[in-house]
Amino acid sequence: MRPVEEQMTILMRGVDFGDEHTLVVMQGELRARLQENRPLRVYCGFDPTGPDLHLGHTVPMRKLRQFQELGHEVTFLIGSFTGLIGDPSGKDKARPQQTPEDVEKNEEEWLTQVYKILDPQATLIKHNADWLSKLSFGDVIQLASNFTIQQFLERESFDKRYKRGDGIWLHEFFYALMQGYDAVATQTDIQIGGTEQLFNLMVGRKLQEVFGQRPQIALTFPILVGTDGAQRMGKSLGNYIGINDAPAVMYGKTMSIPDHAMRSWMDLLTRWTPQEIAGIEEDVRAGRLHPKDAKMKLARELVSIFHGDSAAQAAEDRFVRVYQEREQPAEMPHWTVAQPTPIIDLITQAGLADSRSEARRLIQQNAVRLDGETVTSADFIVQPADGSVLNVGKHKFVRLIS
RNA sequence: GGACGGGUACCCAAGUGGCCAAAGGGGUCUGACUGUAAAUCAGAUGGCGCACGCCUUCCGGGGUUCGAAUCCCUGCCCGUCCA
Repeated sequence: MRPVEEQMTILMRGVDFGDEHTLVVMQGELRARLQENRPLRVYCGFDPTGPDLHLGHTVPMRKLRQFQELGHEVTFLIGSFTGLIGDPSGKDKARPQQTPEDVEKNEEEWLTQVYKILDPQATLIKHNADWLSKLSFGDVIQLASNFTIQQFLERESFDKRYKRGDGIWLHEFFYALMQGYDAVATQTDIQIGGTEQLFNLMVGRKLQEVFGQRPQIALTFPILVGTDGAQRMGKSLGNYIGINDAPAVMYGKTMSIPDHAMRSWMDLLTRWTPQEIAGIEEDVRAGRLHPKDAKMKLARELVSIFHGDSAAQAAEDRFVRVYQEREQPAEMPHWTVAQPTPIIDLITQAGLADSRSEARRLIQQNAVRLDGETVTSADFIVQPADGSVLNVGKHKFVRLIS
């Protein structure tokens, strides 16, 4: 194993508790446990609420990867049981419950994505339904008796809803107990999570003590903001970049984030060192580096992480061409026009608009162009022509073939 | 179990018999400006063989009425308070 202090530097990077005291405590406990000089058990749980993992998920996953590279035992825990309930953390609303079928389907989609970050050889996959579904009602009461209602109501997410008069369901309280019990069941040394998970992680510590285990070390990391630069990245908010997003999509979405979000994205998502990141920031501040160019660097880095260097370069070339030079992209989807077709039909059939009414609106707004010529009439008939380019708005292009 | 309040479009929220496809805000989309973005400004935002026409929407079902998101009955759901 590598020297303890070297490990500490790598592992503590990015840790954020929002509370100095907790940081000191956790730092101390982590150091002490690393000094035992054995592979530590680390895990992070993910609830399969959707089929796609996005960049937000990769923040704790990259930390797991670091543990892996340092020779520790990493578990990717799938919340096959907790996913049924929905974590109320960081939410100001109840989450819809899912069916076991939903959960199972999402999980399959996940694994290929997981291994883009984690080492398949060195990763344990576990499901919390394996132990949570076996607990009896008596067991649950037992777990619950270690906590008070006040402790739960103090949490911001519940507090807000409570004050606002929104419903808080009893089963939502059990979420923290379940996640806490995961720590017991896996006998983990360390659990990783977003900062909003702190409460749940602390519940884990408490329960481990109740079960005669040493309490886990909790390491929490900042929540990644989405492409809107404001709210946390999430599928339901539509502000996410999926791990499986195509290079061009990933690049384009990254370029659309507000400038102020760049710093945290660099910190949380790139392979760059703190020194490199500070250097980029300084260059921008000093006017040596245009913010746009810094963002392009970031976009290229992200695409490169998931798709490799050449795909990143291609995505950048396309971006420069389409957005900066306002030219057509080199490649675009094809659409066959076999006979003269009304423009409205063409737009909807090719998926450039959701409804005919919307297509009409877009034409009225001068958003539709055929070979660069703005189409002004909704009655326009498109003649079959090989290689014509139809585009709607700035982003959507289709090459027409006959 | 009881009393009272509530369920409106993607979200929040007005409307309480016709002038309501439904105010306002947010979001989203388009255009202008830019650095592609942000900010700002302008417009759009149920569907349809579409400028004035038709169809489907105001939790579900039934009813009253020439006419309902609005009134009545019923079912489901939520909140507050009481027990």
